[in-house]
Amino acid sequence: MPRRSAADASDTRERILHCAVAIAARDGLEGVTIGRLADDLGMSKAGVYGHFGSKEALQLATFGLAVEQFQELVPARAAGTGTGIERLRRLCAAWIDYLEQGGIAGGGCFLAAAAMEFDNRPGPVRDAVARAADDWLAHLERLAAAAVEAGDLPSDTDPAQLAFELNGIALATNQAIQLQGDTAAPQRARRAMNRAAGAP
Amino acid sequence: MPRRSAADASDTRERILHCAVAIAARDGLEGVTIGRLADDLGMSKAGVYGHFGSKEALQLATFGLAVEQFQELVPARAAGTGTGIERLRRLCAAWIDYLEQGGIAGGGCFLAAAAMEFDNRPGPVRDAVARAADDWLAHLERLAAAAVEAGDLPSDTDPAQLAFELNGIALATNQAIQLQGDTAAPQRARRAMNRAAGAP
DNA sequence: CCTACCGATCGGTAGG
DNA sequence: CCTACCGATCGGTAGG
Repeated sequence: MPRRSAADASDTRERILHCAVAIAARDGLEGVTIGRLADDLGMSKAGVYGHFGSKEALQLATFGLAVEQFQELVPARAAGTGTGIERLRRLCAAWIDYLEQGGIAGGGCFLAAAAMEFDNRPGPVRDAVARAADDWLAHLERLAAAAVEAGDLPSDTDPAQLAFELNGIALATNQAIQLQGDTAAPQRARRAMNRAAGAP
Repeated sequence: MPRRSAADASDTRERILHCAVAIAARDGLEGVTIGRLADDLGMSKAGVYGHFGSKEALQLATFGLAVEQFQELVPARAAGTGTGIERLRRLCAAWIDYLEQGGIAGGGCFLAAAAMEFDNRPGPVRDAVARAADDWLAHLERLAAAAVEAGDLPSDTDPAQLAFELNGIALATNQAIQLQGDTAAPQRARRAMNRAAGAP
């Protein structure tokens, strides 16, 4: 049996990526350097580098893992048997909890940070970030549309407009928590989301 | 008369900072390097560096100029004789126009980007960014409170909550424009702001 | 997965 | 405001 099996290599790759997500959460995807990862993990730079082949591939894999973690922390927690407005409200509650707990590795919302960091840098990373943001807004919009169809929201509700407004509330909440340390932000977010989603 | 007067030096400093704002608008404040500035301006690195004495001082001065430019592009354009809700609405309109035109140097809202970049990096730059964000939210809150006092908004309106929600709409608009190239975002923003600020 | 490199660039300094 | 440096770090490569 070889000392370094394919499974070992895959484990190492996962260890590298978890470390990369933690670094990127605090310092951005550009803060994830090969040397820093090697240092944190007690590996050589070439050992880290070999798992990816380029900085860009490392960034893409790091972003991909962060998106997976977001999906486990927010949509997965709100999944279930609810219908209509109930599902949307549970998703919003999980979303605010995620922000209140500091997002990923205490660095706030990873997707929002990556969007800001790459929105002016054309390339595959920017494309992946834009796709993830599109997917998330589309998911919100589907839940909003289902709530309208179920009769839980006024029939003249624009699902895309509601998704846009909910996203804005989350971005403001993330900024208030991460930059201002504003502990009242989650409660403001709940009020704002309830109002946007047609609370009585 | 000396070839290099104090006024010449001051002009050079301003030239450096305008270039730095343009770089930072696209690539973030960490993207502003002494070498890149020297290259873009046809100067030596030491010539650039000498005007500031540290990277941090350069970042602070760059952020300060960006804040000045924001104030000229948004609050200054909305200043005037309006009262109550009229002043708040003019400010929001100027704000959306600013975002629609790409913010500063096409890079979007500089303050929002700097907030994301530095919210996890303690130090004087983070402090300056947090203060600017606080000041802006306080300004919005004052206009909202004045609109309530003038009887233009319901008396149970929470000015801080409204400022929070308007900020969120702007952040969502900035993301939609910069990341998604969503040309419908400004119109969504106007609808959302009108609804948040109690349009009939 | 390692050692040992490469050229480029970083922030910053010496000395003029 | 310049030339000419400094040590550190960057992404990436050669060769094993």
